[in-house]
Amino acid sequence: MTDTTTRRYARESEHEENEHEREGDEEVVCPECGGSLASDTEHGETVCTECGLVVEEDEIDPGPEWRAFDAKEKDEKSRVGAPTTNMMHDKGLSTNIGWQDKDAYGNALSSRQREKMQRLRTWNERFRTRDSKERNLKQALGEIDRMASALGLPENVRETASVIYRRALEENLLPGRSIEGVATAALYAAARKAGTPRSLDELTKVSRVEKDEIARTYRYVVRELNLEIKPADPESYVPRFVSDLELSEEVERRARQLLQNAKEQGVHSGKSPVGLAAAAVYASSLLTNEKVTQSQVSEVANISEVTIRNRYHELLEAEENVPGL
DNA sequence: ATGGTTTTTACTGCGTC
DNA sequence: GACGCGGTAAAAACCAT
Repeated sequence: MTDTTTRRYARESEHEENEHEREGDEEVVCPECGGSLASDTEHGETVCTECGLVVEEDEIDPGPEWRAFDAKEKDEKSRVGAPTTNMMHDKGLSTNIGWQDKDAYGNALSSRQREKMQRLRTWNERFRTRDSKERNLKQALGEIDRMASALGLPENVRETASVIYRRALEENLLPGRSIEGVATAALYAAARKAGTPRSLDELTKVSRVEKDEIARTYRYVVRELNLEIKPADPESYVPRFVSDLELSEEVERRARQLLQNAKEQGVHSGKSPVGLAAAAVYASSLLTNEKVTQSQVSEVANISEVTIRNRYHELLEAEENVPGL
């Protein structure tokens, strides 16, 4: 996927390739010659029928390879179980032995059976967390979960954080770094990726790790894993501030509007997105007569009043330059 | 390390309730 | 006189080089 070299089938083999050709349902055309594309499910590629350019490689056919004509048959043919989740250190795939001494029908077990089950439980637990990586993961994911709930981050963010952590582990980024540090960094990155950013300070509050270390680890992880994280969009902070200050929808709408045409005029470059968002909320509260004080906003946004003042002047100036208002 | 930029801190003056 | 707000200067933090 990361390999950007374009592969191309030799023209001579064009006929052969065309024989394999499936009915392509793609509307798209070849970026090079404009010819039509055909998806070759056998090779997992999308190929141009004109020039043979391989447009997509390593595709996965997500569908079942069997057909079922009714529910019963589907039951019989389907070989998959519960979805896996990255939030559990073993992706939820390992065996679990119930703690109740009951058999599958709910009947109590004989004492002999009970002993046996106890032994099995012991060993199963040992296997489940066998090597250091597994144990490492288990702990890290626990941390991520704890911090995420403390910050009120939704499940998909935790999932993303788990994936990032898992990758970091696989790439051997851990040695020399604390588990908590990397876990926090992963969560920070995930929150930003999901458009529900939390500030470094907020992370620091719930993490056992110093701010500096989080920042350092975060930069490291982002670089090593080539995570692409755009600078935070000021708008993504607005809803949180608005609700923390118990302001109306109208304020939120107006604040977004302010930010948007500020964006169009390129007012914000290098300025902290949080400051911009805070200023927008403040300005908006004035415009809609739902006054909050600067210090209140600065409180929930963790930004100084001075910054709010500076930004909100800029925002209002930008507003005046808009012809359509 | 360094220099440029942004944010924070601290302080002051003004108007209002 | 306390409070909200605006402005300023200097210090601190941040970032790329």
